[in-house]
Amino acid sequence: MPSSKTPSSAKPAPPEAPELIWLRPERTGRGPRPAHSRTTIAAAAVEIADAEGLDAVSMRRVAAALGAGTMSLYNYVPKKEHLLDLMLDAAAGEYDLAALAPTGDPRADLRHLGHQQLALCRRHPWLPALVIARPGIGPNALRYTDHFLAVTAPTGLDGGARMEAMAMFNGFVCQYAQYEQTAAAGAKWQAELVGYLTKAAMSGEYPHLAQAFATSGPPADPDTAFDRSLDRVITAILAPPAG
Amino acid sequence: MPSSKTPSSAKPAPPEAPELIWLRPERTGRGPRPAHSRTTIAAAAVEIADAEGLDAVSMRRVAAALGAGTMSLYNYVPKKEHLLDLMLDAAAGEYDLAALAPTGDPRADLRHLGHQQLALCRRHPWLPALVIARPGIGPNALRYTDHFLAVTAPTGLDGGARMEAMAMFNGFVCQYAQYEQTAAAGAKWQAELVGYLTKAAMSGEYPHLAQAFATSGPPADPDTAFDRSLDRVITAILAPPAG
DNA sequence: CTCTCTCTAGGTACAGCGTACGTAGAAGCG
DNA sequence: CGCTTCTACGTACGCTGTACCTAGAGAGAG
Repeated sequence: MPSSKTPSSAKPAPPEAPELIWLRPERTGRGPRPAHSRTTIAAAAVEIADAEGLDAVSMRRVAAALGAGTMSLYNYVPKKEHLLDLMLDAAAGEYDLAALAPTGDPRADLRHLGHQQLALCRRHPWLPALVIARPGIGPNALRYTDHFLAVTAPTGLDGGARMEAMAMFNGFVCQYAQYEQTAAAGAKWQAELVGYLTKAAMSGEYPHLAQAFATSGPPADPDTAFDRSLDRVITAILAPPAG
Repeated sequence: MPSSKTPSSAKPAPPEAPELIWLRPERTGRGPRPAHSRTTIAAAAVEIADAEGLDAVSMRRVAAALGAGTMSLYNYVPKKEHLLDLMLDAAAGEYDLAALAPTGDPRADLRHLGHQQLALCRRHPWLPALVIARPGIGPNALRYTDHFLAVTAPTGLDGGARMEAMAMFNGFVCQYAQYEQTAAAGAKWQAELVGYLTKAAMSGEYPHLAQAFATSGPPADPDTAFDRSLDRVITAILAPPAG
């Protein structure tokens, strides 16, 4: 039925919906008003992830938490990926950027930012994995980006370099948080690991590993270790281009 | 049947199998000899992941590639996690550490190592995600660790600090590789992103972002950008503790 | 107000996943 | 030889993301 005006099978204009959820309008104004919002959906998902881990966040689970049918959720979130985007941005909205207003001292400002970010990652153990996995656009993430750029403005670095610096900074904090988690989770695992490593060190196959074991002091407390590494990262950011 | 000597239901000694796959012997010597080895299994999994991505690596898929039944695979790999461990170590086995023998110049050595690592991540796009997600023990990973410790020996840092440095280094390279992938994948996505960002920048909500857009030069080629950031990371590692 | 069109809500269904469990048979040890 | 212990593998369960379809609600056009 090529040109006859059959009323039903007309597909006028869904030519290409944007892949990025932030480019889809939350509401078009037509039809019944939605029962939920991106904010409430994200909040529900975050609550589940906080309580039971990221794997517990399934479309069914989130929909149920909202009191909705599973498939209804797909009206708001076309793919599960997008649900994760919403969670990511919800978490980014928890920064207290007002408390972090730039002071003109990039090192101090970045230290504060790093601490707040680590606290955020500790509060939401699923967060680091998401931050590392996906770019993280979205209004709140952009606010964070803007803040980072503001804080690093005094360095004299150009825009591109400061974006690269942010990626490094971000990546470092999240990786640290993630490492902290795997270390904390499972005393048995930890014990096995130590046993295995010492066995490996004593095998003679890894001389430098053995030597490192011998020369390293007692394990530092997590916060101290973080501060030390964070300072190194900040040094890298503030240092002149290279040598 | 509590105390009668029924022959079948005796559970003598599976008290606690180690969680770490490297602590389980590959072969106990009893029973028929296995038709596969960890090496061949890892190779099959790697081949699938290279060709179709990490998501395509399922127990069924790998088993089929080996010509085995799905559940047979569980004799070698008690959980899927462990299959990923095997893949990780197989990839770590591809380092040409002989070509990277320590020269006494940590900066140069780390540069070489970083380049080889990036090449490895480009060859196996699934690798960065795995490295970031899990600690990465295993014989080949330990060889890498040992090498890193050897290369950084001249810095005078103690064992613990050099391990922290390795985590930073590793994390940086893998994150960069991962970023590169998401950037490369999907011109449409990329286009949407640029559009969204410029719109955001022009909204006035993100003044520093807008300014950064304005002041950043033309996008650098990926290798240059990598080298620049890598050098910063190396600086951070080599720098005296902090200021 | 009425018509129409678009939206939301939700059920059903499918392919695929990890893996618990049970059975059959082969290979090494006593 | 026989006992034990391993390997191989089929079946089955609960879970996942999501394609597709049917109703019906509500806003805008006439």
